[in-house]
Amino acid sequence: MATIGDVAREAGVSRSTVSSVLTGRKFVTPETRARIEAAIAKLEYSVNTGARALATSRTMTFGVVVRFHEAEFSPALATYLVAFSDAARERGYSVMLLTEPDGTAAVSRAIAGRLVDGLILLNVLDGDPRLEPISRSGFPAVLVGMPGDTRGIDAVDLDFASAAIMLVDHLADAGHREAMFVRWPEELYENGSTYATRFERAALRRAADRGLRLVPVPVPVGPEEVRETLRAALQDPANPKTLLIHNDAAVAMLPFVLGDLGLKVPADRSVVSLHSAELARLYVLTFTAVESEPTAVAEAAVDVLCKRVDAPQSPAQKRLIAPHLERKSSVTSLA
Amino acid sequence: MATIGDVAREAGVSRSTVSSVLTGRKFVTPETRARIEAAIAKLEYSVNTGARALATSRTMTFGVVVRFHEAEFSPALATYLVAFSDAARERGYSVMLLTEPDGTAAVSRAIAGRLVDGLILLNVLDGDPRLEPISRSGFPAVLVGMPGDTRGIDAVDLDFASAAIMLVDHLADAGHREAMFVRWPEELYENGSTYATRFERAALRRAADRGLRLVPVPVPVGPEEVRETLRAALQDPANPKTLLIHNDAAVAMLPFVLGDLGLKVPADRSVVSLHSAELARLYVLTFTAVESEPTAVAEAAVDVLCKRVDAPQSPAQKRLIAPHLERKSSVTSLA
DNA sequence: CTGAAAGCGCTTACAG
DNA sequence: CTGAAAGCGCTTACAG
Repeated sequence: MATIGDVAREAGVSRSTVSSVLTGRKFVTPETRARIEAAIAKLEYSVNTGARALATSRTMTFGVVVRFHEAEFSPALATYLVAFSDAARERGYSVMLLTEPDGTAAVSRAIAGRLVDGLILLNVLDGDPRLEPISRSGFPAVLVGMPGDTRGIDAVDLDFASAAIMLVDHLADAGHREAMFVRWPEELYENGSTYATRFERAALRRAADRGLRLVPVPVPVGPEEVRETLRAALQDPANPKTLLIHNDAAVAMLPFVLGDLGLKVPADRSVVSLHSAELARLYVLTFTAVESEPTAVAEAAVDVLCKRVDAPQSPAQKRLIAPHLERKSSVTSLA
Repeated sequence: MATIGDVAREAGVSRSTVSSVLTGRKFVTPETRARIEAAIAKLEYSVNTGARALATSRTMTFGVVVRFHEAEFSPALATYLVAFSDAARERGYSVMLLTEPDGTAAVSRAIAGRLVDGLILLNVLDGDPRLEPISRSGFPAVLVGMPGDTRGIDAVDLDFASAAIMLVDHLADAGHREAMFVRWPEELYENGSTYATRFERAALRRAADRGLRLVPVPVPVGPEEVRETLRAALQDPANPKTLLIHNDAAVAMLPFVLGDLGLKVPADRSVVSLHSAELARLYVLTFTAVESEPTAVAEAAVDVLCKRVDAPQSPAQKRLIAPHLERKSSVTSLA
């Protein structure tokens, strides 16, 4: 493998001049630049990323910290990972995958080993233990999620409150006065899952304002349980015939249950939901829904993180991504 | 951040002695080792990965090259990525995500920039252009997929042929004499998707041996198209009432269509399928199926790649992972 | 068993 | 505008 010294010799210049054209930080006369570029092409030279990292103390890579929560359901995870990688590459960064049963160790190790220039934390909870080593070290990081206390760390997320409002409004506008609120497992709210809670609060409040009565339907974990819970809820004649869903597993299962019970949408039931974009690739999604915008979230997170790396002292940012309502004919008009 | 020099000073030894305990490559007396370890703990020292990489010319990271194919459907991708990361970490490696619309550039860049010690290529096709830069450079890599010509590169994959045989046998054993063979989009076979083709060949051959007549049902891309194709196939009275499915999108959609048509499994239709494990997390999977074993595949790939890095000249390996039949009561016994 | 020295491949002030 | 030198933080023969 050719080194910068080989290129310098081939072009008849010094190594620092080659470095100047590599980094683009200094002016080099067009003639010598051309000679150097020819040498680079001839030798198929390419800069050694590690050596550059050592010299600049910039690795030009970000770490993406992922952790699975049992109670969750993430067919969209791959979409997010690819979105992060693409967004990072556009800014010259690579992406390292940091998985670990205990996410805290992964975080500390990445920081201590200077493996990466910054961290992207997926799926951040209220009181998430991974925040501690970050805020203590002041290491550049961005949370995807919006805990009540971000501990001075940058954070980016979909605006779940506004998503809830859009969906409630959509139902209220169509004249609905009551709806089942199909929710995540209770443990998710208790664990401090910030998106679940933010959606819930905004939904309840807006529903009260708009005169929409919400009947909570908590859904436990596990496909079998989801199916049974939905079946029972749909069959109970006391329950509203309208569904507001914030639970991807329930969204995925609902069509099965509707099929079992011979129910049609929107004739028999009206449905709106918040679900990840990946679900829409799995089947014909016939429910009016708010998409979760993985690309926009990833780009915002990478943008915030790049700025943080360049300006470590600037004040922490919080960025909420506006959701987008995807209308399908899954809601009967009662107006 | 403390360096190895700080530790050496604190412990009153030379940097090379510290390095010896760090790498474990040399014997150090217990006493001085203890002093050094105390110094490391006190200073919260941790080795700088990049500097070590430069000195050893080992980055201790693998690149995972992912590419999306339009005709495919990968809710399981995240499962694979996490599995690779976990398997790599167990052997001291990190995992870098290499995404790119044009996967070839990503591969060449990673090799040239010595970003990684080895490459894991997902979703490898027959005649995959990404193989060229790898086999030309002799860079350590492992293919996940089994193209007819691996070009001397290590390869690992689920044994799709044996999966097909298990499923055909399962049907034949239950006395079935004919079945619809619900397939991937035709373009996938033409593109050289090796798993589609390997499954197909083995299925056809085994079916012939076992006296099972197979009626091919190609399924186009897109949820709407999948739904319509399945509906038409299920409604056609000329078609067998037994389904052998190798198409995740069709597996995902099938319950919807069955629901639409009011068909029950196994009363009205018998179903066996090969599908990714992730699908089983999405809903109650009631079909007898062969799981695609992401963890086993990932571990095998990482194992092969580690061996390759340590012994670049050893002969190329091909490893097929035995699939595992998951029996559910989705097949009527006609025997 | 421990240490001094060279080297990994870059970048970056600093002279000229 | 170009080059010589030092340095980034490690590891690894090589002496002792």
